[in-house]
Amino acid sequence: MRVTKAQAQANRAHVVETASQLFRERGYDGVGVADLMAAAGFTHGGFYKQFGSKTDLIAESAACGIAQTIALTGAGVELAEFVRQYLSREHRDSRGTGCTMAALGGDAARQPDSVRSAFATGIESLVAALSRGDGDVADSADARQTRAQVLDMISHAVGALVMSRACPDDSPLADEFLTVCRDAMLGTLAATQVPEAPSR
Amino acid sequence: MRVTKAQAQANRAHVVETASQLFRERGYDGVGVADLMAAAGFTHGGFYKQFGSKTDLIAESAACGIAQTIALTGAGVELAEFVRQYLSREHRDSRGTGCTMAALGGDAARQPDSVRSAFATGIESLVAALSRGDGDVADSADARQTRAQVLDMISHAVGALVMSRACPDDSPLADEFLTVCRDAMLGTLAATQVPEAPSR
DNA sequence: TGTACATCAGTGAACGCGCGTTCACTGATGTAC
DNA sequence: TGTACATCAGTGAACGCGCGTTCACTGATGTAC
Repeated sequence: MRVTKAQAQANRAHVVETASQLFRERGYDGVGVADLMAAAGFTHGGFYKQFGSKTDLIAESAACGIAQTIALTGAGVELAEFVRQYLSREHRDSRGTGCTMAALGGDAARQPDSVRSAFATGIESLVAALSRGDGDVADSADARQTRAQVLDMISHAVGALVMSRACPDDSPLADEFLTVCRDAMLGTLAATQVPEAPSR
Repeated sequence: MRVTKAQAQANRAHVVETASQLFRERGYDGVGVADLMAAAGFTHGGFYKQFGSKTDLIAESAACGIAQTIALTGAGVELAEFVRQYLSREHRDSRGTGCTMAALGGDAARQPDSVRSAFATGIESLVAALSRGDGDVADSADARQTRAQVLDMISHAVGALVMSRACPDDSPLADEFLTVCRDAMLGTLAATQVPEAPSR
């Protein structure tokens, strides 16, 4: 049953991607090792040939999931468009392929430091991606302000998605969280990003 | 072993309060029925004399937890002070007694509608509590704007706490989420609430 | 008010089940000659 | 290049354990007379 080194590496990557999606859909405690390996097309026994523990995989899958979100912002989408997509019903209703921080941030808080470190690293990468072009002058007041704005925006957007998903399907309140936060964030963006607009 | 009706009712309430705290600390999947009953001072067998299922208790404990947060705002604390307390390190580091929405919002998204309905009802009560005095004129444009501002503020604050807790203990990034969002929210409050300030 | 009996809150053993992890095994891949 | 053997990715049974839930039982409370 042995398999090419390249194939084994591809299989491993496939397990991480499958895990990243299933965890977002059902939470870390909602997906067993056997479930996961079956979904990836393997039997569960081989899991420990590739990963030291379920916790190790959780950390890797978090990095993988946040990297996917970053890839979406890398195509040169402007911030306003990112906000509109992030706070859409489509994003809220597709947990498995959506933002890892919104789907698993609450779960991550109960995981060991190895997992939370993976989150922190992923978040820093996302901040860098969302700041590109805005604060090229390192260590300047502008750079610090851009970083603050991006961290604030991420929190705001993640909170809106979490609150919307905590409400019953099709409830008006669930949609309200999305529209209210979208309008507020677009307003803030318009006020601070357009050069001619009054800064406060 | 039978017990007074009043005592039984008090015991039941004690189980709900204990559950509300333990769930916030460890998540819904992280607390078993036996764990919980032992923590409340009982054996697990009696659980089903008081609750139809673990899911039923989850719904009740969510309502209980959100009611606790509302009680904190009922003492006439102004919004700015509420924001400062909500986004403090103390609040972030005491999950068991802190905000239920921030601790369990992500978990709630994977629970049945009965639980999510309890969240929605609790949220509506919190909105009413945070809006008191501001929008007494029902159905007016002011009332709608106040409601939007409160929903936006809740999302923003919950997101900041979720992100901060997803980072490793004592990491600079964890504190940054709190301070950045606190400053942004206080800025928004100052701009919209002071009577003389331009409304947009 | 006092007695006899039904009720039922709480106990603790037991149920089937799925969990994370381990392990002996298989057989194609990779390597040494 | 061809052969002999070691490696190791993947298999599937098994491990101890804790889960949510059920149930026969206990004995003080509540109630009918």
